[in-house]
Amino acid sequence: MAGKKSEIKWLNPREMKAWRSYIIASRRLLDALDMDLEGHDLSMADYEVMAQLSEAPGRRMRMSELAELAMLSKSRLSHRMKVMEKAGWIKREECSEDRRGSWAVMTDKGWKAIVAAAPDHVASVRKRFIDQLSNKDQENLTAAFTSLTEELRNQFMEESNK
Amino acid sequence: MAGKKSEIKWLNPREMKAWRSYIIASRRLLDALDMDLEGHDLSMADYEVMAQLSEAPGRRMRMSELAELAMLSKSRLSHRMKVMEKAGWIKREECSEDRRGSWAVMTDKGWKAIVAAAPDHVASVRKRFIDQLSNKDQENLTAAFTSLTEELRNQFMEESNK
DNA sequence: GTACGATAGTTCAACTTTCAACTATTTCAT
DNA sequence: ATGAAATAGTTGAAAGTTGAACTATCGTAC
Repeated sequence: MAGKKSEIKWLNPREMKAWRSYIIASRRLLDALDMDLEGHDLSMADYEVMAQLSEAPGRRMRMSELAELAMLSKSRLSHRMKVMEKAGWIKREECSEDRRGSWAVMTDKGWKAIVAAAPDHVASVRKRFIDQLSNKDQENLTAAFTSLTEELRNQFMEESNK
Repeated sequence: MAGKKSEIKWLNPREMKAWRSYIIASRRLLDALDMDLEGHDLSMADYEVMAQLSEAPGRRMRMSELAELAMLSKSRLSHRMKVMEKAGWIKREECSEDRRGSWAVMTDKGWKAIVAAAPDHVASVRKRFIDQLSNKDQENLTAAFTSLTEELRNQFMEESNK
């Protein structure tokens, strides 16, 4: 990230428009999606956690794996899980194979909560996002953002090796 | 958002890929951009606020307008401004035209902070985002996300009128 | 088998964000 | 003019997030 001032390549108008439109739409979109979940006692972040957990075999998953999939830090997941455990949506169980670890296990109540929220959330994603994009848009977007994620991964590999 | 279960249109694979790739890339991208700002005492959110303020005439802006542009709630902006004021980057001045209001005014020190951070931030946006997209990608993305934002605005107009 | 570093997960304190309540002022209808 | 409603902005408490420090266990090399 270091470099002489003379080397700075500022964004040209095309680039600036791409960046601004992305940032603005994303902020508004995520706000809207979060608002749409009001009335379900679930934030977007908690929804993601529950959704991931609901798809795991036995609706149970190791904490680290869940953190990985939901893209949360261990610390953050741990805090959220404490809240969700208090709400009765999940419980934690000891892990016999690796006694450092623990399982996050979705309860029946948790399953009901996510099943109740899912239709509204999907409808919301559809209305606010998917239905605004043509099939071609969706394909372009998938290609661009998939390679973006891959490239970010590569960049972090390099940066940690230096 | 209400509706009978039978009406739910789940996401098909193309739609699901678009949504997932977008969410994942966005999360990773914003994390990376925030990390790249470490060492500048500025989060992305604070950067946005300072950048907006720096572009206003006289580097001064009414709090509400700034909140609007930076897409923050009044409360959140107010709290951040208290921090930034303590850091000496901005000061607040009374507003004579409307005595309820107040001006956020960027100080010299604030200007120096943003000028110091800008090259790194732009380089970061370029490296993590812009340079990964072809010109065509950028144009597609701008078109799609611009209309997305517009549509979100429309939706909220409708929803508040009902 | 022992001691080393790595990994799983939690906790604490500091910081940030949210939400509702609040003050002060302005706007508008009468 | 006058009072009701709207607007600008701040505040305080509760909730959420971060990052580092911590405990406990595991894997491995000697």
